[in-house]
Amino acid sequence: MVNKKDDTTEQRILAAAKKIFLLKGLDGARMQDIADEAGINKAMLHYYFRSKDKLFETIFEEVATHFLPRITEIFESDKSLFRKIEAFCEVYIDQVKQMPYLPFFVLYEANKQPEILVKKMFGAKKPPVQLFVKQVEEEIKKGIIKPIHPLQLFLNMLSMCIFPFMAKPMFEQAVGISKKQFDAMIDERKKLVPEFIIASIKK
Amino acid sequence: MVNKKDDTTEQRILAAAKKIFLLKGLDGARMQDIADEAGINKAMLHYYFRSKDKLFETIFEEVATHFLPRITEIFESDKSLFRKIEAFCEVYIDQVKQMPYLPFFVLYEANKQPEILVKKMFGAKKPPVQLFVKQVEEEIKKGIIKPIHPLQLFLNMLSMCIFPFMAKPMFEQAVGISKKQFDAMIDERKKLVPEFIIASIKK
DNA sequence: GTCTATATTCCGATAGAC
DNA sequence: GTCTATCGGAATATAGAC
Repeated sequence: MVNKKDDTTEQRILAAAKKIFLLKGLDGARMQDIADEAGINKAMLHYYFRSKDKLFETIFEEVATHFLPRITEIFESDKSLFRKIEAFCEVYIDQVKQMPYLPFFVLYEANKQPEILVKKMFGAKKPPVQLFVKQVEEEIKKGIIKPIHPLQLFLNMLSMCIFPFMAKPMFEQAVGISKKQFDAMIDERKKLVPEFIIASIKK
Repeated sequence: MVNKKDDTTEQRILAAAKKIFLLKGLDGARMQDIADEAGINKAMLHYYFRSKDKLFETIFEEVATHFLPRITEIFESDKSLFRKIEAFCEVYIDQVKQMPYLPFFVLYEANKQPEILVKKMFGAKKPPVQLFVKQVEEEIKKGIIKPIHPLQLFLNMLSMCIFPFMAKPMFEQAVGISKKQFDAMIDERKKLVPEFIIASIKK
């Protein structure tokens, strides 16, 4: 249970809903689970947020936009490409580590209803991927890195940062390592992934 | 609706259930959806497969073990490491392209009930990752590739092959490209990913 | 605002006719 | 084997007392 004493009821509900929705998804989560987690009655959920769907939307928006600010910050800085790649991987892996179910949650729900939810996410401010693309193109021209489709590079970077969290249970079983060993691997990746990328594109 | 005329009822149910479960997951799928998709009555689902859970298990096992044989084949071949990496990416991306929701489905359900489902998947034959690990270690000793944790290399390869399919709707929205453009990117990746990997580890 | 009790809806599962 | 009709339970949502 989350903060039974402190905070307002509304805050407790939001914290509880976030936890349960992240873990179980919209369909899997029960209003009772959320009420229990918040230490209040089921009816209160409807009092504060009209319906399950409304509550879910609130959580989704908050959580889906969670990363954007810090990513934007990195992309808009005046760092060199290599330093940006290092910063991106470090920040991203660190953040997801604190909410390992977040990628699944966001991508799963985005898959089920692409139109609505995804647009809500990027409604105001799209992530400044264009800045990254431009910078890659420039460095290619300058002869600092080998030619590569900038979006493919971006996709490679994203993949290697996020996917391991999603594949964790399967991977542990498939290759026969413990949770501890896997977590150690994840920590290593904050340095390893940028090295791997830079080694590949550096001239 | 799938093959209303041909095939037996059981086959139609299996095809329909696969489609619906892959798209919506266990919780999200409705027996009514599956019945509609198969062009039969809800009661028939229970006649052929006792319960929703039983039907789901049938689908999960079939679908989860779909990749193992071809992957095993590649790993057990006597190809060089670079050729194996190329073959793996090519086969994997090609296969997933035909069932783009499969990775999500498998990993999502594996996350919700790791113990049961994951073990069912690898019950008989685990994927021969050890062969890959050995070969990487040998090539490092021989000085053909740079030192790298073999499992990290494997995880990088998996990530770049699978993740793009899971992120598709989000990625398209975020960077503002069409489905067609994205599909073209995916096709490119069959060559690009192995090149990217080999460029990174080659001495 | 918060609770208990209850209404309502939805869905998996079954009974029984054909 | 296939259907219609219905049951029973679970989950969302509401009414109403405090």
